[in-house]
Amino acid sequence: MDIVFAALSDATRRGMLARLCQGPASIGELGAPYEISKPAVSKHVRVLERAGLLERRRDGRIHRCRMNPQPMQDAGAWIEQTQRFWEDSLGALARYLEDTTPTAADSADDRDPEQHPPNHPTENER
Amino acid sequence: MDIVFAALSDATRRGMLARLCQGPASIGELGAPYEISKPAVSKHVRVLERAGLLERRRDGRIHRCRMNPQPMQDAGAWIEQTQRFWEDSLGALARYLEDTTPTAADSADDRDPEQHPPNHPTENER
DNA sequence: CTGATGGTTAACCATATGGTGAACTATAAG
DNA sequence: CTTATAGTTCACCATATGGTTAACCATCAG
Repeated sequence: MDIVFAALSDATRRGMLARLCQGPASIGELGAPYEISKPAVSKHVRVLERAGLLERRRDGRIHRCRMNPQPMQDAGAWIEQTQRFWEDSLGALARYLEDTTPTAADSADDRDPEQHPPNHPTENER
Repeated sequence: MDIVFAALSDATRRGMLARLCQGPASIGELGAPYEISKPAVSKHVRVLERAGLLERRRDGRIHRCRMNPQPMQDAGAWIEQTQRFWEDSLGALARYLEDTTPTAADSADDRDPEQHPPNHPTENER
């Protein structure tokens, strides 16, 4: 999971993924839009590959790459889950209290001594 | 955008965000579940803050932090958009051809010389 | 065989990251 | 005033990242 988000944290790599959405491409094609050296392209591709976002298939001397959306889906799922959890939980209530009375959180907790960890993501390490 | 994904690329930070989903917390509370030093916690919080995912409000000597889901939503939007784009585009077709005939991509392009960049994400730098 | 092309590897550089311990600031409590 | 608590800043370390150039491997074309 870490490596997926890390791979997505670079604009060049995100651009390469966007390119791969349109169909498979060679390493050269992937790097063409960017004014960086070939080793740099090679490194970016390997980062994507190690994150499982890109799959490589040597065909003669060219490496044909295609996208594997699965890890990105996982990352997206984490985000969605987290956001959903933020919205409900004691969400609107807690935020209302917190925005209104300064010490609301503590006084509110008096009514519910439970640490309320109902079903939060809490590190879905896979 | 880079910094948001980078901030999400660390399990500790993701855990802190999950914690923040349950309501605001102090720096100490955020770092409590992890066996790391206080400066380390401080750094993680600052990373989240610079990514816009966390907002800080000094209240006496404690820093009360709350989550701001906006940047995460943007990141999620990029992922969803990319995935949606992967699914349609010349998606299923291209993948079918690519999985069947080795040189399918080139021969298929004969019918559509356009570089077909219809509406892909292509770096939604903001 | 020779050469051009597609990629990788190796060595290197600058900067960032995640961590530490020690010292410091500032507020709260005695 | 004194002490404890919450956090930060500082100096440092190890490792990773993004980039370079130069040299190399492998394949396709003459």
